Amino acid sequence: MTPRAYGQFCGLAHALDLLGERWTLLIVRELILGPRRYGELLAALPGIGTNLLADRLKALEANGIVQRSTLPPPASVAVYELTESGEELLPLVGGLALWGLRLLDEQPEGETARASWMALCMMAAGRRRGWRGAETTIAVTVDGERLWFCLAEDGITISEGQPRDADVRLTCDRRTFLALATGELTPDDARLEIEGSRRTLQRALTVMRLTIGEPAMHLSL
Amino acid sequence: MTPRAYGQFCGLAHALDLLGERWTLLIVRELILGPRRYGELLAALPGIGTNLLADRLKALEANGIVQRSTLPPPASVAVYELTESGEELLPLVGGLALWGLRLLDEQPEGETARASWMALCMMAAGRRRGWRGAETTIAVTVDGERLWFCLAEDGITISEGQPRDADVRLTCDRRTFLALATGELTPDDARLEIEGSRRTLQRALTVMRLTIGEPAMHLSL
DNA sequence: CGGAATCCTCTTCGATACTG
DNA sequence: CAGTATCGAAGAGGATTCCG
Repeated sequence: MTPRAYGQFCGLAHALDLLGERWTLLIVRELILGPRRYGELLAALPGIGTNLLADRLKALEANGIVQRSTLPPPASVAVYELTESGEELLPLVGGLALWGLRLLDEQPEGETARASWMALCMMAAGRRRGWRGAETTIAVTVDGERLWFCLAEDGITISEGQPRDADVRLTCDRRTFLALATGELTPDDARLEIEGSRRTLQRALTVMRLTIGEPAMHLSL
Repeated sequence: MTPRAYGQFCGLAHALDLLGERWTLLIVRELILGPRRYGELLAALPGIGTNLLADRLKALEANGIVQRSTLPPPASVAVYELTESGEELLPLVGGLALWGLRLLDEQPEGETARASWMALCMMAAGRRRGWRGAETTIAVTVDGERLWFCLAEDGITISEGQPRDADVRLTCDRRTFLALATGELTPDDARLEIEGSRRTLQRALTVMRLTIGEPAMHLSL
């Protein structure tokens, strides 16, 4: 099943046997946001090629990191989702994303960008710093992409779609969202579409603030 | 430089552009233990092939993750070592190693094994749990491989070679070391070559205990 | 001898076309 | 919509050779 394994009795080598091939961790990244259909994954991963996606999903399923399931009727469509082992990758994927973010140049220049990729980094940054206070839900719509954060003392989560009840709702374009995430822009000095408390949004953004292309903030385990 | 980049403005995708190719993170794993010569890396990574190692090292150097330096005279040999960015990968490499370890079968069956790979996992496990108390140095010699742990309140480190002054010295073979690491064996019930306090060794092994091939201990960020 | 560059074969990737 | 089949191009792995 793994024709090109490292053949080392080592946790890292084994992790890389399971996750180290091209695209695999990006598939996991997409599934962190929730169950996904085959076609959605294909669209979210420009350049992957359908055979590769099929191969990777098969391998991930065989290794117990991803499972296929069928959404309850009336949807009744097949989706892929993370298993428990797969969910445990969240802090590692988040940590890698933060590490890579600081080494990233500011300029996309031809690169595709998605709010959910930024949001994943924001979640990871927020988990590092920790949220103190009442559970807070923040819904954002960025260039039509809808997702929401839930900040609580026992962790920050992120999902696609719309929450039942949001404390704050933010609508903007991707540039503005990035500027808010990096702290370049604050909810106050911009005329943004915000429903709810700008203060609450500000607090959340501070906890989840990203640093892009900057030397080094100290990483602790 | 990276002809096969993901082209996504995403921290994770960028991290994988820098680290995601085959062998790259295993090279980082080796360098976590200290600076290494080209030939040592070649020997520590069975199967890599000399051109691949040269390519990877060049890419890692170009990306500021690894740097070449020359050991002070009289050694005066060229070695590769991690930069600050490279050092920051330690918790991530450790986390991946622990994740992979639990999905690893007990059986090596033809796989090569090294005490230092186990030791890296032990360090990561120990950092999760944390060490309370006085700084403690433990030297181990496993099938001739010498390395040592330094357990302190602000983190656990591991190096190859011999410490100036060890609180405990342990000498055994790899099987015994693995059994001690997993808690299958304790310093008391084995007749081992131990210099120093068995109690201290026991405390350290408890903090750094590994679980191999077991369902799931809760991972926190 | 340590530190690579070269050559050659095999596998994997990525894109397109095709099928249940 | 959810994959499988096919094929040229790029990457991996091994041996050998070159350089200092």
